[in-house]
Amino acid sequence: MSQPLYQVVYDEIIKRIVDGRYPPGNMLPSEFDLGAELGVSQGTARKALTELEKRKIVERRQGRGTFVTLRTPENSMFHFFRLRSPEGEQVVPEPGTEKVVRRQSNKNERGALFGNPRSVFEISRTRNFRGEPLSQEVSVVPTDLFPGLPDRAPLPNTLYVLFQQAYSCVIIWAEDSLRAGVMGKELAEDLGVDASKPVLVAERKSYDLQGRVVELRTSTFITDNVSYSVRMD
Amino acid sequence: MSQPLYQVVYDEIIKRIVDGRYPPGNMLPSEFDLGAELGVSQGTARKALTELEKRKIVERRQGRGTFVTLRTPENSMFHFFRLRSPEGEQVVPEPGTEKVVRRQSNKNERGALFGNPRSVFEISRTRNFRGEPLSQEVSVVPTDLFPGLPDRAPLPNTLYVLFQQAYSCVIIWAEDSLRAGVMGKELAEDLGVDASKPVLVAERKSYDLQGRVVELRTSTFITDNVSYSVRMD
DNA sequence: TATACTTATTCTTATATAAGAGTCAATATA
DNA sequence: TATATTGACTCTTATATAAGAATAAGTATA
Repeated sequence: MSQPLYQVVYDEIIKRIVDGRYPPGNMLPSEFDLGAELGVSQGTARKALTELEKRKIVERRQGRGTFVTLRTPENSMFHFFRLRSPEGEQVVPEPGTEKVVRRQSNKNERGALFGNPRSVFEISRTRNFRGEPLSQEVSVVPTDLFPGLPDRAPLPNTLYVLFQQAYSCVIIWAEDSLRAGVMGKELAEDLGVDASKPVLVAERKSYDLQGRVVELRTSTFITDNVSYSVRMD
Repeated sequence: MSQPLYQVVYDEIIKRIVDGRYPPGNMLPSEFDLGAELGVSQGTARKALTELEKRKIVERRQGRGTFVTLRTPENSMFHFFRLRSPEGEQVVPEPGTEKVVRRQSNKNERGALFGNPRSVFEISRTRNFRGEPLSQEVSVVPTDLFPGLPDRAPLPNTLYVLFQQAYSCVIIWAEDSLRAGVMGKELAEDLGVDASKPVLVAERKSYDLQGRVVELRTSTFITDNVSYSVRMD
């Protein structure tokens, strides 16, 4: 056997989520039905679902069913926004300014993003926390994947919810590269703080269900009142 | 049923690792033997082992066996030291200075560390990367848990290996809180760099197999040539 | 309205078979 | 004779299936 049966089932379910047969938030067929349909036992279908659950692609509830994970503002925040207050609570930022422009990609962006796009949208946003300036975030995405994005302004607080609901693009994982830096003059004016302020800079690559890099994001955080929390296990 | 059978098996194996019956690096009994001994099927023993593997408490290799995870310099680095070079490679730092002192704990340390210790060891170390100063790390641990620690200088590059091998204390997870800051005068002299340099400050709590907080660590990184990498999935 | 019943789901456990990996002796080869 | 090479054997974990238990929600009933 070249490939385990449950792996075949896993791939088939992914395919069905991607092509819209199992839309986000909807219930999948039961383990028995899925097994019957694909000609495997309930246990094998179950094993595939366990793998999907591990990657947070589906959610299961005993007695209820298995559901395609729906990106909500809550779980998107919890999963991809790692700032915590000094008391250890999840930080829920308040929206600040927002600007969306279409422009040509630079060489770096073209090389990193899926499809090597020449044209990208740049989404720049500032956020506040407890009335103080907190961060600037600049997201770059291919225009191909997100047609009409600028028309949707003002954008929701969590982009990934929009990506999933309006564009069937499901972000399942991301990688941040963190560095210390100084605010810089331009950004300091935007946020109304001192230009020499030390800041935490996070460069992110976001990957969707099909393994495509669909977003590059550079976030600049003022960590006076928050910290970026990382759990290693 | 109050508790699944596999959970009972899980707890029993943890107990045996903690009390030394299954020492780090050693092979566990096979799934069949484990099941037979505890009066469950191979599959149930297997389910428990799967959970242990998920938390990196054991490692399994088909055809070989299941082994209690041994903290090696390699996997300790890989798992708990998240600096990457610009090319994306794991950073292996070179050791710099080292100092271990015994002192009274402060209120914060006493409250956070296991056993509310009055006496702690403070381990201060600097590290370099490609000949340039990279970081300072200050670890604070209860003297109770690590008797004779200062006599073991020079300490190995990775503390967690020592903790496991010499003190049977297995770190299985840790949490970092990251902030941007400035180097400061004292540390700048230590590392021989400019005092106004922006730095990445990581405050860590380390947890062992029994859920105890056994170490508080404050790391100060110069991120000119490295970045702190975080994967969210 | 409260309670029992029904139905549909995932969860737990058990068993059988497949596949990976080392050991060791028999065999071929220089 | 010394040294590879092969192959059988036995250990291990991995995969697949099936049956019953637990859970949740709706439905009938007193």
